[in-house]
Amino acid sequence: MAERYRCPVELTVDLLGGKWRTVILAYLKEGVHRYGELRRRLPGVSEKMLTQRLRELEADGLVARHDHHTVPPHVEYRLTDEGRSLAPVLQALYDWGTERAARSGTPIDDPVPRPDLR
Amino acid sequence: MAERYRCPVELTVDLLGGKWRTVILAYLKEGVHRYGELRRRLPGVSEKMLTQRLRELEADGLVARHDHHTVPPHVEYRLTDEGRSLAPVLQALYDWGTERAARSGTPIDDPVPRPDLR
DNA sequence: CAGTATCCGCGGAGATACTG
DNA sequence: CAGTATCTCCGCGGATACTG
Repeated sequence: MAERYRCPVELTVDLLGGKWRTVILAYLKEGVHRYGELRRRLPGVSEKMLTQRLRELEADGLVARHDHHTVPPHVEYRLTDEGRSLAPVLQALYDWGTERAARSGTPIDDPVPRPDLR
Repeated sequence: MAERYRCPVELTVDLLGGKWRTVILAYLKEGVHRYGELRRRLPGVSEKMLTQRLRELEADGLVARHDHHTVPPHVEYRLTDEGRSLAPVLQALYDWGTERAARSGTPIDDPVPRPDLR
């Protein structure tokens, strides 16, 4: 996210690479989420990493942050239009990953559980 | 490439992430290439990195290595069927990256120049 | 030609403690 | 609740030199 690219593919992978980015985007694709919700749904993520990734996704224009400025704090994250435009890409990655997992016998722990919208 | 995945998307990104993987695949999509050709076409890649990435892609079953066992050495790399099955994914990444580059004004140095097949 | 071998630095990532 | 602030470790990735 800083240098020059020789191929558009590099740019996309750069934006989606790393350990948590795509999973966060997958969750936000389902709807608006608060910081604490995301943290609970990403087992193993540290607060530092989650905050860092969210800030990066925000800087990249893929995620929008809404601070309600209340006490106690209430901050929501959602996809921007740009973030939503990634849907076909995420879908292609999802489909190929699913087939690959089946072919190779790699287990997938939990296929992106939905947030329970109540 | 070692742990468990919570989403098929993670698996795919894990396989395609990193600095050189997708570019190597993009070149091999055009046809068979020798080690030296690839090295010349990836400005800035070190021999260690190129070898390492090729070995990983081979271990992942995306690339096949053919050693002609001659002196001087002659080694060729090509996509496997599995590697070719990535075409739609690479295309989706390519398309989105192209649009994103246009929207954001990010320059793309050289949109994956073809190997000159003479 | 197609690689190994080795050394090294930077930044990603985790753990822990603290705050408006 | 939603974060900062540090400290630290580890491994990717680059540079350089050597080889069958």
